[in-house]
Amino acid sequence: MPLTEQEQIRRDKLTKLRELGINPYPAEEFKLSHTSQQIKSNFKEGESVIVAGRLMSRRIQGKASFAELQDSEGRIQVYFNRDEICPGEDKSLYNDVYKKLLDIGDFIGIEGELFTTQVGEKTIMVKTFSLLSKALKPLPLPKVDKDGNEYDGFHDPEQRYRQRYADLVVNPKVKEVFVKRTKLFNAMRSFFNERDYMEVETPILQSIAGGAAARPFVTHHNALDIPLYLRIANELYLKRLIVGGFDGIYEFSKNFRNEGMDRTHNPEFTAMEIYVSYKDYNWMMNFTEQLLEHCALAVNGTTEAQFKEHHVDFKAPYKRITMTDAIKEYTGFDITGKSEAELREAALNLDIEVDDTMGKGKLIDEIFGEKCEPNFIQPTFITDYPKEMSPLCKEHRDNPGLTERFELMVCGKEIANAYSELNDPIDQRERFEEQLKLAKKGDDEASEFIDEDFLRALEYGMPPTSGLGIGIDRLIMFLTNNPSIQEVLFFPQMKPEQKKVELNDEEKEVMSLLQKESPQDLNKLKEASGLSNKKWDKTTKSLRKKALIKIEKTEEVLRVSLA
RNA sequence: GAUCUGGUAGCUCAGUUGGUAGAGCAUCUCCCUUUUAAGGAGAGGGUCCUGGGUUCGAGCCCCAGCCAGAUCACCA
Repeated sequence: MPLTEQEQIRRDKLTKLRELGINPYPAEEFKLSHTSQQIKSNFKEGESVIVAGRLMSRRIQGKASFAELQDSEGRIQVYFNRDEICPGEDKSLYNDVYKKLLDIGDFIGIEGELFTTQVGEKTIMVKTFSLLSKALKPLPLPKVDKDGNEYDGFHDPEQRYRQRYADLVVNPKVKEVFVKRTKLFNAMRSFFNERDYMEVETPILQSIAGGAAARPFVTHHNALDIPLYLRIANELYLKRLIVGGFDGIYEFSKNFRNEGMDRTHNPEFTAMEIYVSYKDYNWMMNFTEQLLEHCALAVNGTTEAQFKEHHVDFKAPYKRITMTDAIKEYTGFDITGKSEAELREAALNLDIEVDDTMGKGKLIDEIFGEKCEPNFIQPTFITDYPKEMSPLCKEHRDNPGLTERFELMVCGKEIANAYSELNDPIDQRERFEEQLKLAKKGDDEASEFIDEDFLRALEYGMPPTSGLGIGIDRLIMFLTNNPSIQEVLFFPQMKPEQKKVELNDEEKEVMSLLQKESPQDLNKLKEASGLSNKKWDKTTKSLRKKALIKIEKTEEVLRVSLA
């Protein structure tokens, strides 16, 4: 890629700096005395300070200049005065180095004294400064006026996600989201650690991807020559550890699901799962509302949160309603004791699309998802899910058709899921086999494998246990009022940027022929291109190397197609 | 996967009926010693996402594709 004019100018400045004996990328530690925030919150007129950061704006007025320095905590105004920086005859440090060779985006360190300008701005009078790192590419440069209006904002989502580093530099609100994200992790950890639950790590590469119904990513282990899957959930491993004798364990797990991407789904996402022995899902509901209240407070300083048009309060306790009652409330239909055929008919009457692969559980889930879910704006526990759709959950103590499961809904979306964990190994095997049947019937959400090792663990005995999973990305979306998951991930998955490839005339000719029709018979294409044998060979080899065309041999014919 | 919207200077965006590609900020040159979206004067900077097509002529119209966003579908 050729350099833009501005990039070339900055490279020229780099050379000039070196000619002046200034290293644009010095190695030495630069010792700081203050951050911008410390100066502003504890301002002492006349105090000497040493700070460092990026130069983010400059207002040069002849022999004096104001600039803004941005460090990790914000911006502070600095004042460069020619005669302060250059007390002697030689004014080149100001006239040349500062005015001409520095650019917006450069990291500099300054030593100076605090003062307040006539306009009342807390400012550092620069005594000496040094270049710490030169920026060769101009940053986007949003500006904010005194009323807080933004101009030239860097808002294009594609560029912001692809160049998150630039996004973070120029959009302070983006940084805030990620600071809150980390606060959420810290709040959860301390909540668990205070209760002596232990953080653990379990495998990401698994030979059976279990614990949830989702399509996994597959990879291959060369030395063992076996397929391995990236985990879709960590549930089954955490339960093995409960079998092993831990009372309470949790893990923040990156999970991977090879499914569609949209504003609420990224191929890799973060879940937190916790398992506590001798507890049931009722205990877990209390625990969950305490946890979320604690987290909301730690992140936002209040239990209240605004999400789009919804005002949500995470203050415990939360409303609880069984799935049966929820469906009764919003559809008037009572699912209790109904057969599959009756449920299918009810769904049809409610204008819900159904098909023959759907079993009882799936049908109920559809009715609930369609008619009830959107109504739960304030945090609400939905309890007692049908057995068929909860293969890892204990049968309900009062009703064998249900399970001891709850989900927590906020703004019509699920953010947590919890069970009284199934610990009867024989029941568990039957449920897995049931899933297997569903998978064969065509339900692609149902699991196709039985994790025999997990069953063996259960056979050694697992204490009664309650487990909870929380979608961290979704939770932080709610706590920061971001309707898009990409806004709460540093580096959301994007299609790779395609490098533009330079083609010569022959290559262009072949490509344009192929763009009219692809695939084509190789010999006909060669004839149409009018290239000599040698040129043809060279051209197609080059295009294949650049991965623009494919050549396939089928029977006796060679076919060329666009890659 | 479907539909809609968008892709033009480093950034944010205009671009008329199809007729020499524009503005603000940024950059460069000059003036300016307490400014703050600093100001004033001047200059440079473009693969108009890519490839075809229609046309005397395409940023604009047509076709195909790429990338992104939104909505819907699917999926937890």
